[in-house]
Amino acid sequence: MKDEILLKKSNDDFSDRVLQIVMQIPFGKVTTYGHIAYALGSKKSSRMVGYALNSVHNRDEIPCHRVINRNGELSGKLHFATPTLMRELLEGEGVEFIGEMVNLSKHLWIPETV
DNA sequence: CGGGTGACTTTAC
DNA sequence: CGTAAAGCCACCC
Repeated sequence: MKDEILLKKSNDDFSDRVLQIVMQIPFGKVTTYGHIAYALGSKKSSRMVGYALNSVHNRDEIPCHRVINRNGELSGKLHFATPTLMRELLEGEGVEFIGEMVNLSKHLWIPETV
């Protein structure tokens, strides 16, 4: 199971690496596109992170709602089934919101550089 | 091979 | 708080 994830071809594309990091986000935590990109070695490729999530098919395995932009805003909410689903999922995990943004000070999770 | 696009970020005005 | 521009890189046509 998890071994398969770690054993994935070392030649993974950027997208695959993004997905693997998103999968590692702990319950009730969130991270930003920038941090994921940084963990991959290129902070400037933050756009690719969002692009990768859009390309992912197995959403059930990827908690996309835990990936937000630098402001803590749910930039990708419009890509969910409903514009409110993303926030509902996060609140359901105990994530605190400040207006339209997530309280990053409390729930920001930084991925480990693999 | 080139151009358009995008779930981003930063700086600038 | 608003728009604009540049930078970055994968994917699609």
